[in-house]
Amino acid sequence: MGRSPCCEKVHTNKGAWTKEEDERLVAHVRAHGEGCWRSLPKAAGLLRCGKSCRLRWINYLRPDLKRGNFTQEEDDLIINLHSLLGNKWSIIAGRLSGRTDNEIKNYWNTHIRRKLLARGIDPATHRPISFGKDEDKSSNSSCSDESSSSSSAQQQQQQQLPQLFRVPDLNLELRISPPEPLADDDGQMERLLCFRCSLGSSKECKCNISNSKDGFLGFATRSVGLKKNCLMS
DNA sequence: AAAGACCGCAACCGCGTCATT
DNA sequence: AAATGACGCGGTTGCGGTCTT
Repeated sequence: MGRSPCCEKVHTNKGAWTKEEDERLVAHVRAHGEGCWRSLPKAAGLLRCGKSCRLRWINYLRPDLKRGNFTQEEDDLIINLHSLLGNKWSIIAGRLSGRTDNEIKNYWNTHIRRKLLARGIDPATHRPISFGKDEDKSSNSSCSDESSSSSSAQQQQQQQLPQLFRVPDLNLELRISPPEPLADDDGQMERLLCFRCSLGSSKECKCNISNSKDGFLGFATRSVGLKKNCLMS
Protein backbone atom coordinates (compact mmCIF):
# COMPACT_ATOMS: atom_id res chain seq x y z
CA MET A 1 0.00 0.00 0.00
CA GLY A 2 1.82 3.09 -1.20
CA ARG A 3 1.42 6.70 -0.37
CA SER A 4 -1.18 8.70 -2.14
CA PRO A 5 0.34 11.25 -4.49
CA CYS A 6 0.85 14.73 -3.08
CA CYS A 7 -1.25 16.22 -5.86
CA GLU A 8 -3.15 15.41 -9.00
CA LYS A 9 -0.53 14.73 -11.60
CA VAL A 10 -2.87 15.14 -14.55
CA HIS A 11 -3.54 18.86 -14.44
CA THR A 12 -0.25 20.13 -13.13
CA ASN A 13 2.56 21.81 -15.01
CA LYS A 14 6.07 20.49 -14.69
CA GLY A 15 9.46 21.74 -15.65
CA ALA A 16 10.78 25.28 -15.67
CA TRP A 17 8.68 27.99 -14.10
CA THR A 18 7.44 30.86 -16.22
CA LYS A 19 7.69 34.50 -15.17
CA GLU A 20 3.95 34.66 -14.76
CA GLU A 21 3.92 31.65 -12.45
CA ASP A 22 6.68 33.20 -10.38
CA GLU A 23 4.74 36.44 -10.07
CA ARG A 24 1.60 34.64 -9.01
CA LEU A 25 3.46 32.66 -6.39
CA VAL A 26 5.29 35.68 -5.00
CA ALA A 27 2.10 37.71 -4.86
CA HIS A 28 0.27 34.94 -3.04
CA VAL A 29 3.01 34.33 -0.48
CA ARG A 30 3.32 38.07 0.15
CA ALA A 31 -0.40 38.29 0.74
CA HIS A 32 -0.91 35.13 2.78
CA GLY A 33 2.50 34.08 4.00
CA GLU A 34 4.24 30.74 3.69
CA GLY A 35 2.62 27.46 4.61
CA CYS A 36 -0.35 25.38 3.48
CA TRP A 37 1.55 24.44 0.37
CA ARG A 38 -0.95 21.80 -0.61
CA SER A 39 -3.78 24.27 -0.99
CA LEU A 40 -1.63 27.12 -2.25
CA PRO A 41 -1.60 26.26 -5.96
CA LYS A 42 -5.37 26.37 -6.19
CA ALA A 43 -5.60 29.53 -4.13
CA ALA A 44 -2.92 31.24 -6.19
CA GLY A 45 -4.31 30.05 -9.48
CA LEU A 46 -1.30 27.93 -10.28
CA LEU A 47 -1.35 24.61 -12.10
CA ARG A 48 1.48 23.31 -9.97
CA CYS A 49 1.98 20.77 -7.27
CA GLY A 50 2.23 22.26 -3.78
CA LYS A 51 5.62 20.73 -3.33
CA SER A 52 6.82 22.36 -6.49
CA CYS A 53 5.57 25.75 -5.25
CA ARG A 54 7.33 25.34 -1.95
CA LEU A 55 10.58 24.41 -3.64
CA ARG A 56 10.37 27.29 -6.07
CA TRP A 57 9.74 29.75 -3.28
CA ILE A 58 12.43 28.45 -0.95
CA ASN A 59 15.13 27.98 -3.54
CA TYR A 60 14.53 30.84 -5.89
CA LEU A 61 11.89 33.41 -5.03
CA ARG A 62 12.46 34.13 -1.34
CA PRO A 63 13.49 37.76 -0.99
CA ASP A 64 16.28 37.11 1.50
CA LEU A 65 18.25 34.87 -0.84
CA LYS A 66 21.83 35.76 -1.57
CA ARG A 67 22.64 35.12 -5.21
CA GLY A 68 26.05 34.86 -6.72
CA ASN A 69 29.32 33.13 -6.06
CA PHE A 70 30.26 31.58 -2.76
CA THR A 71 32.99 33.37 -0.85
CA GLN A 72 36.08 31.66 0.51
CA GLU A 73 34.64 32.02 4.01
CA GLU A 74 31.46 30.27 2.92
CA ASP A 75 33.54 27.53 1.27
CA ASP A 76 35.47 26.94 4.46
CA LEU A 77 32.35 26.98 6.59
CA ILE A 78 30.61 24.46 4.34
CA ILE A 79 33.59 22.13 4.46
CA ASN A 80 33.86 22.38 8.22
CA LEU A 81 30.16 21.87 8.75
CA HIS A 82 30.08 18.98 6.32
CA SER A 83 32.93 17.29 8.14
CA LEU A 84 30.87 17.49 11.31
CA LEU A 85 27.35 16.94 10.01
CA GLY A 86 27.66 15.04 6.75
CA ASN A 87 25.01 15.59 4.10
CA LYS A 88 22.70 17.53 6.40
CA TRP A 89 22.27 20.25 3.82
CA SER A 90 19.37 21.98 5.45
CA ILE A 91 21.27 22.32 8.71
CA ILE A 92 24.36 23.54 6.91
CA ALA A 93 22.22 26.00 4.97
CA GLY A 94 20.86 27.27 8.24
CA ARG A 95 24.34 28.46 9.17
CA LEU A 96 24.84 30.33 5.90
CA SER A 97 22.41 33.19 5.68
CA GLY A 98 20.84 33.65 2.28
CA ARG A 99 21.86 30.22 1.01
CA THR A 100 19.51 27.30 0.45
CA ASP A 101 20.09 23.64 1.08
CA ASN A 102 19.65 22.90 -2.61
CA GLU A 103 22.18 25.55 -3.56
CA ILE A 104 24.73 24.28 -1.08
CA LYS A 105 24.13 20.68 -2.11
CA ASN A 106 24.69 21.60 -5.76
CA TYR A 107 27.74 23.66 -4.90
CA TRP A 108 29.18 20.83 -2.88
CA ASN A 109 28.64 18.27 -5.64
CA THR A 110 29.99 20.47 -8.41
CA HIS A 111 32.78 22.48 -6.79
CA ILE A 112 33.85 21.47 -3.32
CA ARG A 113 33.76 17.73 -3.91
CA ARG A 114 36.02 18.13 -6.88
CA LYS A 115 38.29 20.50 -5.02
CA LEU A 116 38.71 18.06 -2.17
CA LEU A 117 39.32 15.14 -4.52
CA ALA A 118 41.98 17.13 -6.35
CA ARG A 119 43.71 17.63 -3.03
CA GLY A 120 43.52 13.93 -2.25
CA ILE A 121 40.77 14.32 0.34
CA ASP A 122 37.83 11.96 0.45
CA PRO A 123 34.80 14.28 0.44
CA ALA A 124 32.77 11.75 2.38
CA THR A 125 35.19 11.24 5.23
CA HIS A 126 37.35 14.37 4.93
CA ARG A 127 40.38 12.17 5.23
CA PRO A 128 43.21 11.59 2.78
CA ILE A 129 42.04 9.08 0.19
CA SER A 130 45.00 6.71 -0.09
CA PHE A 131 44.80 5.22 3.38
CA GLY A 132 41.24 6.03 4.21
CA LYS A 133 39.91 2.63 3.18
CA ASP A 134 42.35 0.59 5.19
CA GLU A 135 41.98 2.86 8.13
CA ASP A 136 38.23 2.60 8.00
CA LYS A 137 38.50 -1.06 8.90
CA SER A 138 39.99 -0.07 12.18
CA SER A 139 38.02 3.11 12.55
CA ASN A 140 36.45 4.01 15.86
CA SER A 141 39.55 2.72 17.44
CA SER A 142 41.56 5.88 17.39
CA CYS A 143 43.31 4.82 20.58
CA SER A 144 44.36 1.51 19.12
CA ASP A 145 47.95 0.67 18.40
CA GLU A 146 47.35 0.29 14.68
CA SER A 147 46.19 3.83 14.16
CA SER A 148 49.04 5.27 16.12
CA SER A 149 51.54 3.42 14.02
CA SER A 150 50.56 4.77 10.64
CA SER A 151 53.36 4.74 8.15
CA SER A 152 55.72 7.61 7.71
CA ALA A 153 54.42 8.10 4.19
CA GLN A 154 50.96 8.64 5.56
CA GLN A 155 52.23 11.07 8.13
CA GLN A 156 54.09 12.91 5.46
CA GLN A 157 50.96 13.10 3.36
CA GLN A 158 49.02 14.48 6.31
CA GLN A 159 51.67 17.11 6.88
CA GLN A 160 51.49 18.21 3.29
CA LEU A 161 47.82 18.99 3.57
CA PRO A 162 46.72 22.58 3.94
CA GLN A 163 45.88 23.53 7.49
CA LEU A 164 42.18 23.58 6.76
CA PHE A 165 42.06 19.95 5.74
CA ARG A 166 43.93 18.45 8.62
CA VAL A 167 40.75 17.35 10.26
CA PRO A 168 41.32 16.02 13.73
CA ASP A 169 39.74 12.80 14.86
CA LEU A 170 36.49 14.11 16.18
CA ASN A 171 34.65 12.37 18.90
CA LEU A 172 31.05 13.02 17.98
CA GLU A 173 29.57 10.63 20.46
CA LEU A 174 26.51 12.44 21.69
CA ARG A 175 24.92 11.95 25.03
CA ILE A 176 21.42 13.05 25.85
CA SER A 177 20.43 13.47 29.42
CA PRO A 178 17.70 15.32 31.26
CA PRO A 179 18.58 18.98 31.69
CA GLU A 180 19.78 19.89 35.11
CA PRO A 181 18.46 23.04 36.70
CA LEU A 182 21.21 25.44 35.90
CA ALA A 183 21.67 28.71 37.66
CA ASP A 184 23.93 31.58 36.73
CA ASP A 185 26.03 33.43 39.22
CA ASP A 186 23.31 36.00 39.53
CA GLY A 187 20.78 33.30 40.30
CA GLN A 188 19.03 33.34 36.93
CA MET A 189 18.39 30.14 35.07
CA GLU A 190 20.92 29.42 32.41
CA ARG A 191 19.61 29.23 28.87
CA LEU A 192 18.99 25.81 27.44
CA LEU A 193 20.35 24.84 24.09
CA CYS A 194 17.86 24.21 21.34
CA PHE A 195 19.47 21.92 18.79
CA ARG A 196 17.11 23.03 16.07
CA CYS A 197 17.87 26.69 16.61
CA SER A 198 21.53 26.09 17.17
CA LEU A 199 21.89 24.24 13.95
CA GLY A 200 20.14 26.89 12.00
CA SER A 201 16.54 25.84 11.80
CA SER A 202 15.18 28.50 14.09
CA LYS A 203 12.60 29.48 11.51
CA GLU A 204 10.44 26.47 12.26
CA CYS A 205 11.20 26.40 15.94
CA LYS A 206 8.90 27.86 18.53
CA CYS A 207 11.23 27.56 21.45
CA ASN A 208 12.18 31.26 21.66
CA ILE A 209 15.67 30.28 22.63
CA SER A 210 18.18 32.58 21.05
CA ASN A 211 21.65 31.33 20.28
CA SER A 212 23.23 34.61 19.36
CA LYS A 213 25.83 34.49 22.10
CA ASP A 214 26.88 30.91 21.67
CA GLY A 215 30.09 29.72 20.16
CA PHE A 216 30.76 27.47 17.21
CA LEU A 217 27.53 25.97 15.86
CA GLY A 218 25.70 27.71 18.65
CA PHE A 219 26.73 25.21 21.27
CA ALA A 220 26.85 26.76 24.67
CA THR A 221 30.17 26.52 26.42
CA ARG A 222 28.62 25.07 29.54
CA SER A 223 26.18 22.22 30.03
CA VAL A 224 23.76 21.41 27.31
CA GLY A 225 20.10 20.88 28.04
CA LEU A 226 17.60 19.69 25.49
CA LYS A 227 14.16 21.02 25.00
CA LYS A 228 11.81 18.26 23.93
CA ASN A 229 10.02 20.17 21.18
CA CYS A 230 13.24 21.31 19.70
CA LEU A 231 14.92 18.02 18.99
CA MET A 232 15.92 17.85 15.41
CA SER A 233 13.69 15.85 13.13
C1' DA B 1 31.14 26.54 -37.94
C1' DA B 2 29.34 22.26 -36.29
C1' DA B 3 28.99 18.42 -33.28
C1' DG B 4 29.79 16.15 -29.19
C1' DA B 5 31.23 16.30 -24.35
C1' DC B 6 30.98 18.39 -20.17
C1' DC B 7 29.16 21.27 -16.46
C1' DG B 8 26.01 23.62 -13.38
C1' DC B 9 21.68 24.42 -11.74
C1' DA B 10 16.70 24.07 -11.24
C1' DA B 11 13.35 20.89 -10.52
C1' DC B 12 11.46 16.31 -9.53
C1' DC B 13 10.89 12.07 -6.83
C1' DG B 14 10.60 9.05 -3.00
C1' DC B 15 10.85 8.54 1.69
C1' DG B 16 10.99 9.80 6.68
C1' DT B 17 8.90 12.37 10.30
C1' DC B 18 5.48 14.69 12.72
C1' DA B 19 0.73 16.19 13.53
C1' DT B 20 -3.95 15.24 13.37
C1' DT B 21 -8.01 12.40 13.30
C1' DA C 1 -2.87 2.65 18.67
C1' DA C 2 -3.44 2.95 13.92
C1' DA C 3 -4.36 5.44 9.75
C1' DT C 4 -3.94 9.40 7.12
C1' DG C 5 -2.25 13.86 5.55
C1' DA C 6 1.18 17.39 5.02
C1' DC C 7 5.72 18.99 5.13
C1' DG C 8 10.64 18.80 4.68
C1' DC C 9 14.86 16.56 3.31
C1' DG C 10 18.34 14.34 0.46
C1' DG C 11 19.31 11.96 -3.80
C1' DT C 12 18.79 12.10 -8.57
C1' DT C 13 17.57 13.69 -13.14
C1' DG C 14 17.17 16.56 -17.14
C1' DC C 15 17.98 20.55 -19.66
C1' DG C 16 20.33 24.64 -21.21
C1' DG C 17 24.68 26.82 -21.61
C1' DT C 18 29.66 26.50 -22.32
C1' DC C 19 33.78 24.34 -23.74
C1' DT C 20 36.55 21.39 -26.65
C1' DT C 21 37.76 19.10 -30.76
